[in-house]
Amino acid sequence: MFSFFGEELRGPENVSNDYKQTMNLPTTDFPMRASLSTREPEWLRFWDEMDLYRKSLEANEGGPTFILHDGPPYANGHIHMGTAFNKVFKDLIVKYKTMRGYWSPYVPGWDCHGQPIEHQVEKNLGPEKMKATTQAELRALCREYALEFVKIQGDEFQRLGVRGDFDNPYLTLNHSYEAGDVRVFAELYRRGMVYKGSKPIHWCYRCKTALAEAEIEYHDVTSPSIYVKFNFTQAPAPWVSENLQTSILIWTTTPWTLPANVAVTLAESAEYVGVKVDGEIIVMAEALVESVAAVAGWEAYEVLSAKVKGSELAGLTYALPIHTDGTGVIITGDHVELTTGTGAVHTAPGHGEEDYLVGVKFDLPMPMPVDDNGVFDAGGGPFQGMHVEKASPLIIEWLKERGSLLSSATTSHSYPHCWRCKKPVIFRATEQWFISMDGTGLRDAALKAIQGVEWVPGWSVNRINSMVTDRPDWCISRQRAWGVPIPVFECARCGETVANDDTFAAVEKLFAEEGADAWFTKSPAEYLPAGTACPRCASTELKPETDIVDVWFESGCSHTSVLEARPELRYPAELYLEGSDQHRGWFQSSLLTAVGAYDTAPFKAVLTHGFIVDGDGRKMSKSLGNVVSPLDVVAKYGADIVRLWTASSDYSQDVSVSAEILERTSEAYRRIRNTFRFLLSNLEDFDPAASVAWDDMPELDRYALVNLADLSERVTKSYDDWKFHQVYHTIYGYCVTDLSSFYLDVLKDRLYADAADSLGRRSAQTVLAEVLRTLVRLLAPILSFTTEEVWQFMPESLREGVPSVHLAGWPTVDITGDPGELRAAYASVLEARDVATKSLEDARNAGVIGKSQEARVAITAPAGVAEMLRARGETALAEMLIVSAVTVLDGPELRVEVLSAEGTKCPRCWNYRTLATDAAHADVCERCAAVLSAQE
RNA sequence: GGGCCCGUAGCUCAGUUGGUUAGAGCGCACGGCUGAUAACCGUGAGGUCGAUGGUUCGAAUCCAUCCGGGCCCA
Repeated sequence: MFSFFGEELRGPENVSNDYKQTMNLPTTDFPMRASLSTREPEWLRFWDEMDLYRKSLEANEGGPTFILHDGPPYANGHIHMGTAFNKVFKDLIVKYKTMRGYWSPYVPGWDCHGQPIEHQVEKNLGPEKMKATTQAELRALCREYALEFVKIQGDEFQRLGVRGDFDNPYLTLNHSYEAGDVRVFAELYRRGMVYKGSKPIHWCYRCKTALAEAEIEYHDVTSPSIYVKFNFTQAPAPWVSENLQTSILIWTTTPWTLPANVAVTLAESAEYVGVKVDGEIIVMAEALVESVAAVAGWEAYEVLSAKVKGSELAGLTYALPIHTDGTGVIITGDHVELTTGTGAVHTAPGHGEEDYLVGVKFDLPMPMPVDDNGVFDAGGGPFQGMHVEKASPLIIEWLKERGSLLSSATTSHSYPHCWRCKKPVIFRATEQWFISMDGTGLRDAALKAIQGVEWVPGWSVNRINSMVTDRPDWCISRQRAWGVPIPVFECARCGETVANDDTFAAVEKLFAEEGADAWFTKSPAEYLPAGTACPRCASTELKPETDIVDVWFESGCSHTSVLEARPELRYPAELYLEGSDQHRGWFQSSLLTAVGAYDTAPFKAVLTHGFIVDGDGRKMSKSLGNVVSPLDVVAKYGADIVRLWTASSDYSQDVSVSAEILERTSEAYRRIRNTFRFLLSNLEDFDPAASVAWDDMPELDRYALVNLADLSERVTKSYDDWKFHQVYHTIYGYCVTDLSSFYLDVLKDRLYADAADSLGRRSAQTVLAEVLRTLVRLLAPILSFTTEEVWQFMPESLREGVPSVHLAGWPTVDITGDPGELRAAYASVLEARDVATKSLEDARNAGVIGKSQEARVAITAPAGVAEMLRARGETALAEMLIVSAVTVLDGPELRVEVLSAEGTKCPRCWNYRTLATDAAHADVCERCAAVLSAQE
């Protein structure tokens, strides 16, 4: 004790501080401040050095299997809150399952092919260098680019505490992965699910390339705006009595698509009327008659009284506008608008997405008279050999000459342009590879497989169902460089597709050994079996297909390329876990390829989480300025805060993150951390060998164990039910309510003032040790770093030689006797305590007491409760209320009266007691005197 | 425009098959303690359960419409 200022400055409190040394005050080196951002990397090194991932697997060798198969993020850019949330979510499941004894390897993956990387690489090169770059060189650059971000993201995920085989992840550009793609494709092909068809795509005839949506820029252009009459082959019934030429009127801004017209689409339930003008009848939507009349400049016209719904005109035919010897058909579709035009839409399935879809629905022909250069072929009729741009005005003139042009003007509107040459593109059907949904019953089989999968949350099954039900055939070909080729050949002589078991086997072998790059550098003769020939014309001159597969097809094959291929994994996986957008993406592509190839779903359960939004529920975007980066959160608060936030959120809907939410999360973290610190600081001198048996414990301690057992059970159930926010709330509430404000607060007197090795103190420590070893395990999947830190600060005997909390297994709490009795008894105690704290607060505000020890209380309670309370003993009750004394009285309702404590404040334990019962230690209370005597 | 989903205190979450004055913790305000101290304990104030209409003796809970938001399509 330091007495620099001399004896006279010592007040009574200071004198009493001499007793401090005789007490068992908490002590620990476990820091109150977490400093997570600097300390977490040290734990990462610690785990790395002990090879925790291997160890966690070895520990469960031969145990039940739980495979969480990672969905591959795109290897582009840094991680964001969504990917961080997803990976942490997966990590805490894998860690939980591992602690429960499951064989649960985690192999992270990356989606490495695809247009965004190719596009970025191309942009980096610039147009000049790009021209001088071969496809093989471009692919090498793309690979380099992807691998760079695999490394970056891998480091970032690991910084979040995500544990897995990051030294050996799966990459869709790995040779073995690409070989798996071929296996799946080959099986689908054998089963007749793959076919070649046509589909319109954005096409730039200057760059001679297909363009993805992301490569399209929209600019305003001035286009022709023409109204054209298509003559019915026979006047429709409502107007037949007029005995006049009758036509349907369409409006278009792309006259050059008229040679490909095959149908006119009407709105099913809209009203259509015939307008009698200049001796003929023109049919259009009633709602648009006035605007058409204005455009056409009609001065006198008559709207005939007959009115029909679009659906009633369906099936009628008309003479095609250009190829007048053929006929088109009237159909209905829900994309028809009644705000512009005529309510009758010129439909050319080869020239537009909607036209294509409606064409597929009605099984319309899909003529494509425009070639790669944008020039009409024979299908262009009178315009053969003409470029579409040049043809437009001529087509208008041609229609005018034939009297079918009602009006011609120009209009300005938004139109797609090529990102490279900045010129307008055209929509044009080209040959594509498809997977048929219905040809071999894939759709039905997939829908059936969906029923056998557990979808969490429940609505998720509706979503996947409706998407699989409604989706069109899967177009799997892309006209790009960076990807895996469609592994078939074309006969150079007759154009026949050449693909059979032998060619597939050869290609699979080629990819496995040299990767898909070899497709572009080798000639088929070098790897196909000798004598491979076209089945139709027997030519042996074969060309490899130039299209590559949709990246969704690739990642969808991971069940084969990863689950089947890697020895530590297996098909099907127990769980796929991704954001809700993957119902359209990976969940579906995985399901379709697996059902298509193997007739089964590749997963037993699918967990979906919502998207990350800001505090107001809005999506994060640069323009809104509400983007939160996980890297910033890690730097400011630490990865454990990201993890705690992840666990605390209800993922079944969108998940919010904001400065306030993170601040709250961080406060909750501090509370949990301090609870650990208190537990540790009171267990420094504890050895489990000195544990007190259940029967020898004070009742309160037994109740605390029951309470802990209940907690453990509830938390375990929440983990098993995938309710992680319940895990968080349950544990947090336990720390705050059950421990901090009740049990630990009550225990302080026993822990600090009783003799160090007394039964009361050892009993308390026995419980605290149990609480600590349970709590640290229950939280380990979530607070991976902090629980490890706690683990390393625990007395060695409590660690039982286990080097990491993550290898410590899942806790169980053993209870003797009937926990129901204790629960009921302590419900009454806590009820009385609630009332008492209110009365004590009143007394405090009235200046009667300061701390609660200065009071004694009289509890009046109805018979049942009073009896329950008395059975605990009034001394025990006083301890539990932290007051000097308790009297229990009978009365009609529960109330608590507060009186000043009797006796004098013991300078050692600060309780109000009768002092001087022991002459040897006359200034302290009886208990303290006994403790002091024993210390001598 | 269509499909699926969400909207309970400033924040994160509870609210059992519709049933008495809608709960918890945090935050906030105020107070206590100074032997968990950049801690700890207590008390209190905060909600027309997104809005409106309906079903019902009774609705946060069921139905309809609308508003706001998210994902996926168009």
